[in-house]
Amino acid sequence: MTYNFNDIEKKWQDYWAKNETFKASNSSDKPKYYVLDMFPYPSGAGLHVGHPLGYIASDIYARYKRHQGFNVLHPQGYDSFGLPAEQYAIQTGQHPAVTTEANIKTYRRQLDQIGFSFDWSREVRTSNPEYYKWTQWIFIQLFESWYNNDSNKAEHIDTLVEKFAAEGNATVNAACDDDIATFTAEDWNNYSSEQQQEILLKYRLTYLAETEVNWCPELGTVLANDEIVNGVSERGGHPVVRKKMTQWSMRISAYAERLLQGLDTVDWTDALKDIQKNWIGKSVGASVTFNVIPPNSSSAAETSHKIDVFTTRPDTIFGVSFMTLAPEHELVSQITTPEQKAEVEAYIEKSAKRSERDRMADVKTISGVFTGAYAEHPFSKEPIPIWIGDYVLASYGTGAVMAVPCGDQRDYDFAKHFDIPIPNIFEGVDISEEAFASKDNVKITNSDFLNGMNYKKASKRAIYELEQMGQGEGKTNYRLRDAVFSRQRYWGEPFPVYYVNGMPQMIEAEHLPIKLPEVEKYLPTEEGEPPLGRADVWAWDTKTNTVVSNDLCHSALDAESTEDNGIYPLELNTMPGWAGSSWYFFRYMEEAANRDGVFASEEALKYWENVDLYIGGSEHATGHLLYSRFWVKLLKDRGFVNVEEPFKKLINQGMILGTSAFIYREENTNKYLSKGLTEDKNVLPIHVKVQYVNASDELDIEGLKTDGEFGEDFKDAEFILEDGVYKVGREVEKMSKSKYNVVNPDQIVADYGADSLRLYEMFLGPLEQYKPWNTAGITGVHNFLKKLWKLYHQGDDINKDNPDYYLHNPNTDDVYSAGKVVKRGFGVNDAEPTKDNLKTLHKTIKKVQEDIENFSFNTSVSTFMIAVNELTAQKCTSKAILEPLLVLISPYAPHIAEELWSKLGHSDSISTAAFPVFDKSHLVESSKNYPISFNGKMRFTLELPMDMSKDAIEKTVMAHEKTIAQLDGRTPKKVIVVPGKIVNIVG
RNA sequence: GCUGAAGUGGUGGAAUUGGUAGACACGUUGGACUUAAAAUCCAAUGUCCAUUAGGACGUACGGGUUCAAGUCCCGUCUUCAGUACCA
Repeated sequence: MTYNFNDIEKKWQDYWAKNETFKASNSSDKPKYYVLDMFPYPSGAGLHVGHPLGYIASDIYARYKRHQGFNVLHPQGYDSFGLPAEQYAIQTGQHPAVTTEANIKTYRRQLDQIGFSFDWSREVRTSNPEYYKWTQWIFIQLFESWYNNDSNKAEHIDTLVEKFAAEGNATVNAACDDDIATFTAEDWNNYSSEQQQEILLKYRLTYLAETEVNWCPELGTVLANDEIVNGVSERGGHPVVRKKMTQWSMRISAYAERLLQGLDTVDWTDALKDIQKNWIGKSVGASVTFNVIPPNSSSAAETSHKIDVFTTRPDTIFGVSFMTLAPEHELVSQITTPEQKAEVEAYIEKSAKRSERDRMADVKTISGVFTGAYAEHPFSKEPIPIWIGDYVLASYGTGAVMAVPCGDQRDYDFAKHFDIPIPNIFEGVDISEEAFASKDNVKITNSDFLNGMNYKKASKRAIYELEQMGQGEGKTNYRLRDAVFSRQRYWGEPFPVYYVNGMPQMIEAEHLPIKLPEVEKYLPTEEGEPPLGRADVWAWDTKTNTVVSNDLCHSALDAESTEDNGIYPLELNTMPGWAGSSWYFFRYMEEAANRDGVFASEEALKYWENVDLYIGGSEHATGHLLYSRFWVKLLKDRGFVNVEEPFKKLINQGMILGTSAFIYREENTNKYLSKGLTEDKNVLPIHVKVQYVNASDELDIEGLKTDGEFGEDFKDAEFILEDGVYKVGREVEKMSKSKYNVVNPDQIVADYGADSLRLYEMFLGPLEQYKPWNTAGITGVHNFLKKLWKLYHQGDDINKDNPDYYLHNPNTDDVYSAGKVVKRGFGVNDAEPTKDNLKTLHKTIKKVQEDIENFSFNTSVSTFMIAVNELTAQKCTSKAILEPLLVLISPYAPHIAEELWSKLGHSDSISTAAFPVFDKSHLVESSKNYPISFNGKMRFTLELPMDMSKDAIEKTVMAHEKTIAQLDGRTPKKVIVVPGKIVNIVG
């Protein structure tokens, strides 16, 4: 019988769907296991062969866990809000919901044909109102939370209001804006409700703030840093300006320490943890306050200006010889002396023109200006000149540094450049050439009470002294900044927010979802408002709790003369792409039928806890993976979920790269030279579609000339062959449409089957590694599947005496009679397995189990190949061997496994069959083929009994004729015998 | 610059605690079957020398430890990724 993969795969995919084979249950006696993929954004281009890599790996693991007796949750869904759909809508006018729906259909079809064991009944789509209702709900929870640094968790905003009413804000230790004035309980109670709201906004975990953004007036939108190239937009090349906008921000900085600590509790790679650690950027040091000496005075006693700095080296405080402020620092204009004013202003203007990125890129140029002002050293009371310089960033720390040129290279360079003194405070260190930045093995000198101390002691002492004087304290700084949460886009979650007199108000949870309004165009308005500004029905009626027409809005009417009718404008921004993906893993836990009224029920959350295995790309290292952890911690603090971390174990799959193909046009001709003929010639390499190249790098010239898209270009071209063929050049590049190296899984599935695709993607190499795709290699795994099929069909019913023999088709091993397949016997029987059979099976069990648990899927595939090659050579037909072998293979190649499993007489799916148990007794060997080496070089091997003693081995080896020949009369100095391993003769 | 990962045949890659380097595949070459092609099967395939027997070299490069190093240690180079004046 032929291995008819197309029919088999269709049959079992239908079977799984019909029987809901992979539907997970929320009540089970089995232990739970949650395997999750990062859900895809359904793009219009569909899947290429690189996309399913991680899904295949997680599917193998999920299927393996089912064989191991776990209740497995393995869901899938779509991150269906996003920019490409909006871009497409702008171009074509089609509603993003329509194109997204169509794209999802394509994705689903493509995913289905690969045979994934997803529980589709739990599918989520972030753009579905039933889903984003809960994204909006979480936003409200953030708004109604503040972070209490004393309890070290988020609490409901009501607890803060209580504190304010009882004791003001002096005793409150919260993560909040840094411009909050101190007030008493009495003050608080006398504030108007609007004033109170304004203050609370500075404490909430999501808050409105003026944020500087990259605004592109031409595109009417805000751009991310990497969407800007050389100061103009990447798309279209339009100018970009820095602009302040009021936007929602997420106070993720409140969680910096917990996000850092939590990394120790999860099983992620160190590489990924390092990325997050660097991103959070914790540094321990001190904040120091310098008093500015007022002009016409020599002391800072009656100063009104103070400069706070952050330093990681309080031990070097006596090495300070100047201070530098960022040009944007708010004190600059106040302290600059009249003489320096012109120069300072010119400098500020110059640096404002440069983007932050430009400033950071240009590290070499040293620039700065003296302000004319001086600060007083807290200990020595010496005056210290205050400079401004754009090497100091306004956005980090306090935007000001105490410069210690002897201990910091940037300060050193700055001091050298402007001829500022460089006092040396390091004992016995030469600083004539460069700064001494190390903290180790050095003692402080010329530093009053710090003399003779090391870094650790001196830092502690300096902080103590500063605290005594009220001039500083120990402080920990984080690089992690609050995340801007507003987007000036259409295709995202609307905020559940309306504004009364400019103050944001939350819509009550029971009225959610607030659905995206219809707009006639998906562009910003002429006034520069986001696309939702085009909606006509986009105001909130607080009486009926419905979205109503803008015309009814109180502010749209003549607000002076009209009575407030309780109808207010809704927020025009939408949420960013990461909103919906920051909590979707909880939504899967609840069965679709029970999702009304909860984002996931308590029972479901308790049962599934968090994701046991998460597989996805490393590009989400600092985005999605950080934001999800943040939201989970918030939900935990507020009592909505039970876990502190969303993803216990995480693996980043590598990218599959394309193997591009090139033809070479000789310059100024229409001649294309085969690769081997291009040397010393002036040729232009041109990408060609990889489907016109075969496994031997030969070009299908006819195919190329008749290509629907580019055939015309090559119609009259002359192809210069070598050895009768045209050889293309090859190069590994990222898989991309523009490089014509994209391989579509649909084609692979049609030609070789899903099982071949699955095996091949795994066979390519280690999961986490980047590796090139080359379709040519797939015949290797495809042949393996054919051999596997044959192993189960080596019945002996074909014999040459049979009159039908000559109807035997050797291609397929089928036997025909009257044009019909009679049979190629399904050859599995009850034969007693041989020792060799058992050995092959059990070494395969051992290896495959180890491989799956180590996520080393590529080596499993080799192991299967070896097993099938061996069993075929052994002519194994024993059910006792071939049945468990199918279970081993079924996570990797589920369709063929199901088919053969049913042929073995099973009526159930193989998917929950018990994983075979490894029995090491079958691997015990009686003899070992010892490598015999001389001075570490293997010369020959010798079969010796396993239980032979060390001495006996040595004797036997030394007496061997080949040993004598090798030694050629020499007497060995030493003979190393490691029983069971090796013999090494030295000398 | 800093941090992390990786350098093994023509190609993808294997070698789990130091113990036969190159498993398993692709490709290539030769052969069988076939009118022929495809498919299938068999054999060879790290490089170099040698008819053979066999030998020399070989895991980015240079050292070292060890009876024995792809694997451990020191230094150098290259590639990729993240991050970047972080005080």
